[in-house]
Amino acid sequence: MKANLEDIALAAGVSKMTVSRVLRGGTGFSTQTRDKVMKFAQTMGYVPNRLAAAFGADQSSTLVGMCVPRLTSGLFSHVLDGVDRALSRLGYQLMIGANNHSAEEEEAWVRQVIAWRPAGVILSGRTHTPGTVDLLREATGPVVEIWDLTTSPIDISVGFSHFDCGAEMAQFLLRRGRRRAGYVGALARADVMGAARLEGFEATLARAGHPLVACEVLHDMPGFYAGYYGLETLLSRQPRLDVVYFHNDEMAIGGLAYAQSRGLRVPEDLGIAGWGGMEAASILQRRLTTTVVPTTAIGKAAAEALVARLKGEAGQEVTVLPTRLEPGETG
Amino acid sequence: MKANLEDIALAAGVSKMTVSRVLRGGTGFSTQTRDKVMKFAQTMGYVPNRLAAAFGADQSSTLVGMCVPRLTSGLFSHVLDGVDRALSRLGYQLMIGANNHSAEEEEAWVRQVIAWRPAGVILSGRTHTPGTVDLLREATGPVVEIWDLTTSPIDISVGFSHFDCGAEMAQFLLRRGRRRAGYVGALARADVMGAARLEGFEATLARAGHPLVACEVLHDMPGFYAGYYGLETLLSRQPRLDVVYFHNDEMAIGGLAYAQSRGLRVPEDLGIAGWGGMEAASILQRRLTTTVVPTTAIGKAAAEALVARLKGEAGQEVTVLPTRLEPGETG
DNA sequence: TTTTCTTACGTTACCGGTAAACCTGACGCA
DNA sequence: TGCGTCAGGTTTACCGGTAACGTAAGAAAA
Repeated sequence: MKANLEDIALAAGVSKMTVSRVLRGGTGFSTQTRDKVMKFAQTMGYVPNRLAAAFGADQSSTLVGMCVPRLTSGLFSHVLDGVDRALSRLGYQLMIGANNHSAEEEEAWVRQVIAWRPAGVILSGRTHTPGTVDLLREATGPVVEIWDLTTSPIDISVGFSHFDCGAEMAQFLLRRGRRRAGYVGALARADVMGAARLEGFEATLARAGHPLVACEVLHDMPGFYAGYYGLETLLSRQPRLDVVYFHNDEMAIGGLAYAQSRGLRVPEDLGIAGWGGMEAASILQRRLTTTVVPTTAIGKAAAEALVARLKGEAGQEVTVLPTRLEPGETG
Repeated sequence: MKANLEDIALAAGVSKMTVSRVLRGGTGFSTQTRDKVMKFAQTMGYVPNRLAAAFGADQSSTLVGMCVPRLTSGLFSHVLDGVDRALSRLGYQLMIGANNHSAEEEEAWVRQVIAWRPAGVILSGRTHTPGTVDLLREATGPVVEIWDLTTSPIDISVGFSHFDCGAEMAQFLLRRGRRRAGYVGALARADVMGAARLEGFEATLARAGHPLVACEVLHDMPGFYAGYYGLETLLSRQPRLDVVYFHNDEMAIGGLAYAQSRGLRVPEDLGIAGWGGMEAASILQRRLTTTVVPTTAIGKAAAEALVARLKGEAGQEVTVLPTRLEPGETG
């Protein structure tokens, strides 16, 4: 029903192979032949079959798989966007999946996706099941781990250090005179990267002699409500805090709302710091103190590193992209 | 290097076909044979080649293509999430793309994606180039158009009416006593659906005898800043407004920030209404007056309609999902 | 006893491209 | 004249599955 190479070859009076070469812009045919083939391909509405091409030429396809923790994350949607823009410009197609912060779901996704023999795979985070690692090592294509830096990546790593984000924020808050800090997190057990920020935060505070006073890590999804109720819980347990560091900006904004509802002045009575650099955070009455993460840049760099590796160019194993602490007015 | 059906067949002393049947859970083999094959498949680390399967069995693959206007849209990321959850549960893989609100980019994407012979395609919106429609009509799989209802869909349509959203908001604001309404939009020329909301809004106001007083449609991306500066421009041109309807919630929040920076009381001096139902909007000091859109539900319904069609079940051509006007405290 | 049915496989052909090897005639050149 | 060379092709053999069909052996039915 749909025209294939052979149909065009028949119509143009040449062989399949010649049509294939013409359509891929190769060499070894005359201008007349090219024009004739092109004309028939056009009029017959030829649509190449990449399934056949990728399968036949055994070299892997132009498919790239990417797995993110959640598709609804504002930050990751920018990463996705960066990846997609870079890849589609180069003729690659993106297959996505979400693992809901679960290494097991990630393994299941990897198993599905490598069955399509993708040219490469992009994963988020550095914690994977042994099965995932095995699967990816046997798959021939490049593997890029983004978001969190890995000391020993499976293959390529693009991101930044969550530990350092937490440490830097702690230093900043200490410089601003904060001495009794709390933390409100989410996704207990599931989110390794949030935990790394907390570790960096806590370690730095402790070294400075002003250890973390209270910590509340919810099992919820990290959203506005979790921030709101998380701060409520934290303050009910330990009212004497002068600053609270949140898992991310959404939660920090939730916390801000709670503080205001309680009549607390921010930042005078209570400092609030977030993480991530959501767009919304910068338009609040008082700009949120936060760490801005290079989301789109990470996506772009990951895609480019992947393609560079595919083309045989030797790229860096680990690419560090800088985060930026945005002082804001709430910390 | 990687084990295939034949390797397993050789190892287990049966034919390729038997291995294929066992692994796909078919019939026509003994328990002993099954166990033996399964054992070898396991130990040899067999990963099926879906490329070959989809190609060989000419029936289309388990790939589903989906194109959204922007990957960074908060609303669409929920739609994507709904689609992905529904599809991955049923064993389908999602290929995504973004068209940047351009029908031409959409056509280019469709051309790329149908080369993979996907089982089906999901598009956002109802405006497509003739080329897109031709390509999709020739492709055999189901085509689902989401987000905006189409009177005559290419195939299946899941969404709601943007015109009605605008009309309903106009009615609501009129009931609240608003008489001099303005509008701030974005993506002039590119966004048909925002334009439909404006039409519904404008038509309803006009019929009630209180026509739209001022309208500012920026060429920017619809974000916080566009809302902020859009309202500034609108008010500089026409200060005597008692309510402003925004393209979406992000812009409305930007507008809210501008109004507050100007010392305007909301809603007393100026009403603000948005559209979309972003999570962030519900945690503001005053809940935003907006229309909540069933994002995840649309994604889920689209995926299910697509799969139902693939399985030959006769589904509805057009599925309407209800939006909900959230009165809030700013309108 | 013969026929038919069923189970449990094996064989064959094919999907639509691509790489690699192989042709062929024209032309240049020693 | 003979040879190499090159443009401009063609032929062949796959890639790894799956559908469709074939078949041998034993069980059940006539």
